[in-house]
Amino acid sequence: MSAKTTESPVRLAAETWESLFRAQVAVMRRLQAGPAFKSIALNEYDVLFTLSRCPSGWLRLNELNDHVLLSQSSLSRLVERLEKRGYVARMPAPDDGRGVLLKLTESGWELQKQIGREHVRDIAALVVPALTAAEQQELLRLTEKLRASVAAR
Amino acid sequence: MSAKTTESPVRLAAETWESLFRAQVAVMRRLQAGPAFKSIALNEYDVLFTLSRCPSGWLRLNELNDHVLLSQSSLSRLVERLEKRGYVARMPAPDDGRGVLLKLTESGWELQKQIGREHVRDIAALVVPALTAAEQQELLRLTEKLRASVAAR
DNA sequence: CGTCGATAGATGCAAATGCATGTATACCGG
DNA sequence: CCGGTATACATGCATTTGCATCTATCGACG
Repeated sequence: MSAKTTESPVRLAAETWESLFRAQVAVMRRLQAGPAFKSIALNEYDVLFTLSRCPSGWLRLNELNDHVLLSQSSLSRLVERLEKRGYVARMPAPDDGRGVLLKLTESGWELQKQIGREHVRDIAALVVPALTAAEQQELLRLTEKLRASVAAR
Repeated sequence: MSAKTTESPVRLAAETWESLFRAQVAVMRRLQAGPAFKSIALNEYDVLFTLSRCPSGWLRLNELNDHVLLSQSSLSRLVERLEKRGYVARMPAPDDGRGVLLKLTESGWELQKQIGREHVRDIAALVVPALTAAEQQELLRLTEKLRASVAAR
């Protein structure tokens, strides 16, 4: 039996997270260095991306906030910037007087698609040589399982 | 054959990265919210952690920079803050007049151990219920393979 | 040795971020 | 309906971050 299988559950969990985190740092470094993110920050693109994937087209600010690693106030101002640059539009939520709904403008769709294409290419260039298709599917399954479990509690 | 296995390699890679990234965001959100990170920011802890794992005790600033998701100038100032608070000490590199070597002070070791204990507990509380030991080992293997591949190019 | 391009790190400055708090609306118990 | 608490978002302010640039040293080459 290897040393790995005999170590404590707590230690294994910590090493797993550490490894996931370092992989994320390594990939993110490369992605941020690419030309796709000269015109827009990664967090900003992430917001455009999330809005582009939203079925109804409109998304509440607080739902967006669960998705992004930013404080509520930072997201509020990030969206303010995107609105000022003409990439997103706001609307008061019809069913909740406190809420704000967001959607992409035409210009926002354009930018998302353009950056998205480059971004996807950059990702593939890093991930495809690293892992087989089967490994990628397994990694996808495991990270989704982890995310779902963490989100649920 | 499922839809997953018929999709393009590029798309699979992008979805894999997306899932990894979202899992990281979800876990990180929880970790940052914990009491362990009231006294010190996560990036700052990460530096203390990395120094604590360094065999020789001393580490070059530029080596540290590969490990952390921060620009060179931000890391420079982060270390300056840690030094000001008495957690790390600097020394000019003996073999390179441009370089700086860092190590933990006694107080830095204390803090790292204390935060580290809480941090590991928090991690385990999120990861252990989410994935079996075998799944964690597989996730560890895949993320390490990805990290190594990305770092190599 | 002296020059030149490259690398390590520091610093001025503008922008982004988070914390604490403010304002407005929603929800709930009486 | 009224009062109290919770939620959604905005804003003042101090801290952190990144970009551009600066200084100093390194390494290669004539």
